[in-house]
Amino acid sequence: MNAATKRRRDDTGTASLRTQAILETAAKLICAKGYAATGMQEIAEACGLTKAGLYHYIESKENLLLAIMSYGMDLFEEQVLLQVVGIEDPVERLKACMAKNVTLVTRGWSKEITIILHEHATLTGAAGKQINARKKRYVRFLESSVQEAIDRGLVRKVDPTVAAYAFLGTVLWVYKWFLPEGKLSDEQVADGMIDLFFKGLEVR
Amino acid sequence: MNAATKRRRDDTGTASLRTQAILETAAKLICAKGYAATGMQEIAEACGLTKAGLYHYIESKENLLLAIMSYGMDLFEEQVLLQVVGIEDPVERLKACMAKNVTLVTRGWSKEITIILHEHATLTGAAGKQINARKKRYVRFLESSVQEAIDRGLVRKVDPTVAAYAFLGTVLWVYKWFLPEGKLSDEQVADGMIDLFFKGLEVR
DNA sequence: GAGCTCTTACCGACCGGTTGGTAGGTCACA
DNA sequence: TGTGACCTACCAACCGGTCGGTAAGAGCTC
Repeated sequence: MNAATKRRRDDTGTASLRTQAILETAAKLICAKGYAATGMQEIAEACGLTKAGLYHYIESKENLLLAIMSYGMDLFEEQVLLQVVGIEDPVERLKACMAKNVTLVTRGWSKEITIILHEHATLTGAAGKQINARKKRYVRFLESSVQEAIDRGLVRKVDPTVAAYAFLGTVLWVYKWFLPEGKLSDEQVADGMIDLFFKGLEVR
Repeated sequence: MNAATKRRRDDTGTASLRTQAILETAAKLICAKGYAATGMQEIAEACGLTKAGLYHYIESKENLLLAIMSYGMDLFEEQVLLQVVGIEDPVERLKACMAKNVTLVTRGWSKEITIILHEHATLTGAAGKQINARKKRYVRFLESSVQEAIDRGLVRKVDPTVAAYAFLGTVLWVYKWFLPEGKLSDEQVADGMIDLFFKGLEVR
């Protein structure tokens, strides 16, 4: 009796469910060690598969990374963007967006987000373009929200592009230093950053 | 006549000069491809050496990265920290610091800085601790400058730690998106960010 | 200035191990 | 009788690193 017969098959389980699990396991490893430093063998073993078995589900290493990042972008859009696009007041919209974004990064639920942030130049060619386009949409959303706030006289006049990237830097850099067991809670960080950033935008 | 005899020896040139050149060449490659994805062979060839020849100058790959990062930290401390520590007014000190820091990142002179920012978790053990300690000193410098500004009544009361990390995020995230040929000049970015960040700190 | 030694700066060849990826087979289940 | 799931065995290329060797110069002695 070999490993194949010992291991329980996932019978009726949809194939995509298994693929999802593989993505999550791979994400955990890649998040911890970096894309280039993580071997396919390692990922396969963590999934309870051989390397060849893993390749039954994925096409290539690069494709695996793309799948992880795409899933991460889905997650981000669902947990951040979709939650705030409906808010009518552009300032409140941006504030809510910052809060959601900070907690998305601090709560380590989604290793995929960290991977997207860290491996920002790893994917090249068509795959890279695909992810970049989705990121760009977020930047544009921020820029236009800032512009809207300016037009409505809700905030003073600033460069929307600089504001958008300052917003992003403030919020996303968090992944490099935040520790859940540190002296600052994620709410404190989020509140503090919202206070800092939006006090700088107020009309006097 | 083989490659060895054809190649000119660096006779009287100090050994450290050659090492310096190797560090710079290696930094360029690692900056472009990432530490894990850059091979020693590749670095050696870019230096006009064989791999064994390269190992005449360095101890190991990890050590090479440490040397690059240490040099980057030297550069940073010399071009940013040393230029501003003497400024008496803490707000002016922080403003100057932000300006210097932005231009250090935007002007691609120093690939070493980008490597320090990107490979923030690559070095482990004693080497990692060494670099981390120097980074930590910068955070503390920012925190205490903010605290000093608060104590003197120059800015409103905020959490110095959150302010320091917001400062860093704003300034350092730049390495992920800034392009010299983009629509924003580095001065525009620096000025815009200083305006945004410090307007958020002013006393009302 | 010939002869000697010591040092620096490298090179070609090689090490054990790992890389991403694949061909071809086996097995359970429908 | 498929078909999807998964395996063993294997590939060429590459990994970081080391080995013994060597050409060229520096410094000293006689």
